Amino acid sequence: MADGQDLNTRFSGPSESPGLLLWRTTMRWQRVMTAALAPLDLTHVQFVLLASAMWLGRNGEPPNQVQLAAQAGTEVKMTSDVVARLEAKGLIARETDPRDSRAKVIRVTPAGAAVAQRAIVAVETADAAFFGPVDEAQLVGLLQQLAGEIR
Amino acid sequence: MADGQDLNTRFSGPSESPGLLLWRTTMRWQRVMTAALAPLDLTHVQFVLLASAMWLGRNGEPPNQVQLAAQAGTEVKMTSDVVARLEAKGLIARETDPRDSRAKVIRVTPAGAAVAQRAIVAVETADAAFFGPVDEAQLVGLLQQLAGEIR
DNA sequence: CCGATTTGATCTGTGCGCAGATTATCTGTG
DNA sequence: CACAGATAATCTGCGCACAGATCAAATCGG
Repeated sequence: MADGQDLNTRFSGPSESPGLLLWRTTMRWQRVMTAALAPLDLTHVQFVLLASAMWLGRNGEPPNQVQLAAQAGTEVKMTSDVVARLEAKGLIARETDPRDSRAKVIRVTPAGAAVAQRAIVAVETADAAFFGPVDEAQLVGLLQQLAGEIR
Repeated sequence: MADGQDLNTRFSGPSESPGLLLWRTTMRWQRVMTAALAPLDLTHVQFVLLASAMWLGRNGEPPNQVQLAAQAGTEVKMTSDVVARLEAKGLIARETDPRDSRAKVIRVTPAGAAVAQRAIVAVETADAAFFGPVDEAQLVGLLQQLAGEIR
């Protein structure tokens, strides 16, 4: 009945697998981000897409959803969904690209820019508190080798 | 219109924030785990709960769902849902605890133990490939400071 | 013993995350 | 021009992840 006597030899237990640690740490970090952004009525992904849209549009060349997804590292479908939520909140505006009627150009509204500014501060503060205990440069160095290219 | 000229001074871009890197790296790792476990018809969370249940029951003291959730670091509600799926697949069995009729004792079935053995190998292989490029001990050291206690 | 509180499991509802399919549009080649 | 293939956005459907509520059973103080 899988009572384990025969398992102890080849099943040493979860121990400290880097994968499990990575997973748990990120879930914890996500909860911290969620809490930091809740007062602004933003989820973490909504924040990432809003900030990414602002970043990409900083030189007057607002992106379409595919470009935004590539920058943010999110799925195209999910980007579509989340952007629709941001639009419903009035934080971004979508209009059909005059040069490609399939594509929708994404612009951050003034309200969106204002929320984003406050969100960036909240996220940076929460991030600093979360990563305070560790050597950030060292962690970034390790993660950059694992993060892979933006899809 | 938030075109960015006024933002460049105080919005330096996403850069390499450790939080974003952590998030992207974990999403990437999750996709690797998903692919590694797909042939066994298991998701990553299902694997974690199955393996955790086996681990906790290794000495003939099978856990209830709260204990399992604590070990696996998952939400109690989600643990309930996922365990129901594992039960539907015949990989675990649930029975009411005779000493506490609210609680359900979770046992890994022989079929579940067999799948778990193969899954452990698949996950360890995929993990080794994923974390190959980096110093695992260093990464584990950093993550352990951030992972927090199991809730 | 009894009411108050706690605990174990589940439900509703929202929001990612992703696979697979769909529709409309664009682009390249003959 | 025509048509094959690629691309942008969206849809269905499943499975986490979590907040908040529900309900029954256990436990504790009096």
